[in-house]
Amino acid sequence: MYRPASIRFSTQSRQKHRPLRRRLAKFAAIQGQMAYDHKKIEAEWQHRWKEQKTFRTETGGTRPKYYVLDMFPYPSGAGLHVGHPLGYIASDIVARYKRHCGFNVLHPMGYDSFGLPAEQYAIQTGQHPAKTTEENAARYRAQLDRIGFSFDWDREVRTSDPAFYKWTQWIFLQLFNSWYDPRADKARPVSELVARFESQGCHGQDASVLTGDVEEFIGEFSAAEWNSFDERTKQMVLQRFRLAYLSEAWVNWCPALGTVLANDEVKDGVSERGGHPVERKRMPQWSLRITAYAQRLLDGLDGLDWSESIKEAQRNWIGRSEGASVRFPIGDDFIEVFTTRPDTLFGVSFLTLAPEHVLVPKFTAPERKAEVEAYVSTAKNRSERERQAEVDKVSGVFTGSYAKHPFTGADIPVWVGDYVLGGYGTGAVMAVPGGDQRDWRFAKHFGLPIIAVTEGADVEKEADERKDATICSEGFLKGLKVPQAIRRAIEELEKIGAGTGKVNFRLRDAAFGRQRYWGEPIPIFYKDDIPYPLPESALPLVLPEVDKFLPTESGEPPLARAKNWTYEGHPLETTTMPGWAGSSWYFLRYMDPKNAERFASKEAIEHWGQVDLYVGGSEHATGHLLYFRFWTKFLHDLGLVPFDEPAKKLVNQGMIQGISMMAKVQASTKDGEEHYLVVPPNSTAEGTFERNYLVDHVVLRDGKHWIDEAGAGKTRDVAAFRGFHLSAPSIELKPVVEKMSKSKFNVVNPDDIIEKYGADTLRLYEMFLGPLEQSKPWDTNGIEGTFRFLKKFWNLFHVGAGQEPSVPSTHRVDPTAALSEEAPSSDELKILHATLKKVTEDIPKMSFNTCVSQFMIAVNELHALKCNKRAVLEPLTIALAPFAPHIAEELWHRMGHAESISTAPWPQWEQRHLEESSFTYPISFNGKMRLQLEFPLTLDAKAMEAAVLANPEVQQRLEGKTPKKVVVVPKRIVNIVV
RNA sequence: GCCCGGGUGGUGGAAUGGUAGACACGAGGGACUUAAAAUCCCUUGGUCCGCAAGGGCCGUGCGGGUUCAAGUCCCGCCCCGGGCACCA
Repeated sequence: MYRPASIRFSTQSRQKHRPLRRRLAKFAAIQGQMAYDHKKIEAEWQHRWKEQKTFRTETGGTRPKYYVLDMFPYPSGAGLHVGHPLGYIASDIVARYKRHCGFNVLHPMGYDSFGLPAEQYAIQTGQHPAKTTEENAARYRAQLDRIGFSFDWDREVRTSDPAFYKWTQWIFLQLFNSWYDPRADKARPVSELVARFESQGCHGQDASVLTGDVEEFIGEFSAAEWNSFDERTKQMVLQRFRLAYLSEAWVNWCPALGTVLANDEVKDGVSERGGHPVERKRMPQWSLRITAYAQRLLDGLDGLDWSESIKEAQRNWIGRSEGASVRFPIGDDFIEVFTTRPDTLFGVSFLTLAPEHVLVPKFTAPERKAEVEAYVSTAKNRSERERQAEVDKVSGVFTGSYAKHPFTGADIPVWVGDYVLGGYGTGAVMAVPGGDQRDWRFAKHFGLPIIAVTEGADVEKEADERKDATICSEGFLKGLKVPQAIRRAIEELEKIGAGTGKVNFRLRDAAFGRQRYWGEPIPIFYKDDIPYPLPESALPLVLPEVDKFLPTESGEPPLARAKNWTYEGHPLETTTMPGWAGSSWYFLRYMDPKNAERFASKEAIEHWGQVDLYVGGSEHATGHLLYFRFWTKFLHDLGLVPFDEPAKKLVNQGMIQGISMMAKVQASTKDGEEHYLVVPPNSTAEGTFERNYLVDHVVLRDGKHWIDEAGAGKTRDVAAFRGFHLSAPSIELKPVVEKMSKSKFNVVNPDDIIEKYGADTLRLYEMFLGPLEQSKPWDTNGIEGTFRFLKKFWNLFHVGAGQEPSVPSTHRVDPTAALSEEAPSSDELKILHATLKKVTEDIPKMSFNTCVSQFMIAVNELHALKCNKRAVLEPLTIALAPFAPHIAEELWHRMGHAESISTAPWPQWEQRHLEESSFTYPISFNGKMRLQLEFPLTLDAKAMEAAVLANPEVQQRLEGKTPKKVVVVPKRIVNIVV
């Protein structure tokens, strides 16, 4: 299977430099067959794994299952950089390790292939997003293949594939056809709700699940009334219960772009792209009632083996707070507020409504109408982000109306202020300036009364928000501690019917419609403007062809351009699902990816169960991971999956950052054109700013980074530098660690690394870089170490023992793999078993950097012992296989095995090889280590203390003094206190 | 402001309360070589004393504390990264 050297070097002939080739050829001739040729080995094994479907997984069998999942990537046009595979390498190590341990491992990969960039590209070029997606996925696949992952590609899924999104649409229909029953605390079919309405009507008991910022309970009705409702009314009532429902939601509408923008696409009230004005507008929107699951999403976190920071982020996002809802009567109506501090009710000096509160117009006194309307319209058009950013600017307006205090009956002025958010709670607050700093600022600004609510508060200076204070405001709560006062206040509110205890969540329902083309069509049609679900038989509802990927002239989504976008003559929904739809359930599809009858068979779901290990970036902390859990809980409620959390263990890999080369430039205008002058990096002159430089052509001189002429010349093509003036023959650059990104010119492509060092080296190096969870900058320089390690490991098999280690190993010619069948020495066994122990213990901890360093120690030591014994190297090769699979597979083969190394059982470490008869004790004086003494482990503490004190060097250090105390910790340390 | 991480040599990092700096990069020195590459060996936290062997002192962001013993535990700060935020 090995080609002669001369032919082998034909692979090198692509290299341009002939002299180099000649030199390499000579080198290869010396090395014969024994050199570590990563290119050949990796290409060969990747080919064989593919041919023989080594990593194909069958559902079922008697082996225990293990499901290792990576967050699948969006296939962007930029391809992979070295940061992307970090998590995949880690999960691949675990997958391979678990296979060695006898598990049936599911380790799939696919693409989250619906998304904005492909659509944006389509708008600009007319290229169909399906085509770009296809090309990008092919490129990703080629890059991933070169790293040697053990994915079962037969199970690949793509969210944009109709065979996949058929089931995304199917799940949407289940959501549409379900409501949340608060008594059973789970989702149930809407048909059951209808049956109940038909027999008992509705008496408000289900109202607690109604959510959304415009949702209001429709009111009570009897069975007879329900039966007399017309179809439209019935459907409208049911809308309020469905888990997928059509409502109106505030969106960032950009008329110039004719599209809805995400919050982060809006900067300072204008679109980030193009700078067009953006207005907040109410539009019909499909939403998912995730809020019905708020409590379960919160409770479920406790049992998960996820990082504390992610769990905490989800808890904050869900934002549960306990308090009371209080009604303040006003005229024939009332204003409902939510408060966590009903104990401060006697400190209320005004109410504040959010500008978008529906009752603002009603409660505005005629003489104040103009002023209030003006305020509302400006406040409303400020983005939420803006309103939240400017904490110092207090603004508001008095409505001219007064509400009644529920306990005292006092007149409470009603104000409008944009510090109150429309989307949280009821969109209204009872303002207690003595107990809430925001209310206090508002009161100070407008000269409203500030009542002290707690003892010891200095309300002239600030509000007192302590939760262990004693209430001092006049009324029945006076003298009570805050917690008791809260309970008492709620009791009293409930007694007089002015309020109730209430739990409020920050979590809002999830907007589920996008005015976009490249997403799953929502399987809904409209009859008389009432939304109806498509029958299952009509799925998949395939994305139609359109002439342009832009919204229509009248502002409808791109799907409105499609011809015959109807179902049985009725218009179909024209918005599409958001990016997170497919990723909310894709883990189930991997279990049974080809199933045409069901999203995945019952057997497959039962066999594979929850994801045992989920690896991905922490940027999905509150988005994807929340929806992922929500959909799983929903499918569980319908009895479709037996578990209600998707992933038991979650690990977030850190970001691999790039080192950017920053230059300081100064803009100037010459002949009406912008010019850039490169200035010293510490310059603070006006008009200076920083720009990234190409990392190529950077030279280190005098401890500083410089770019040479060639590099500077190349950079001239970058728009920002066009026509700049060089202030020196070369430019000084400042290295900065930041996110790896094409636009920062700091991307490192794994293909280049693999070309030079091989996939095994890349894999080892990415793991060696540091703890998986930590973010760290990529520095290709360090890679030599892992490359050398692999060569050294390889050489253990190929240079016989008995030769002088000082002879460079590449110069020793030994054409056959020289493995000794001799029994290993106890030293050799100790190295082997110490390594097996460390690796076996550290893989489950996901501590891969320490595994790699242990391998290095083992190889260094075995090298020093000139060990080439099969009994040592064979188990070591298996242990290394998850990390560096190609070289391990190759050596395994050379050792005479026909089966893939991935089928080899994991070698067990044995304590007996690690036992020591003695221990070298550090002897410290007052905690400072001074000398070392070796003692047999059988020696007891007392005898050891005597032996230590008898030692001449210890005696000398004691200078005749008697130690106060001697601490002897067996197998650890001896400490002499003087 | 709140929540979660983190701060250790020139660099990435290691260390169940028990010898701080494993392992690796880089740097310096040496071997091999016509030469280079590759490989191998040695040194490498700072500082001071010594011709040397060797030894002293300082040292894990800062200040306290607990302990025979603290990078590790406790209290109070500072800084960096990430997330959330007029959340009532």
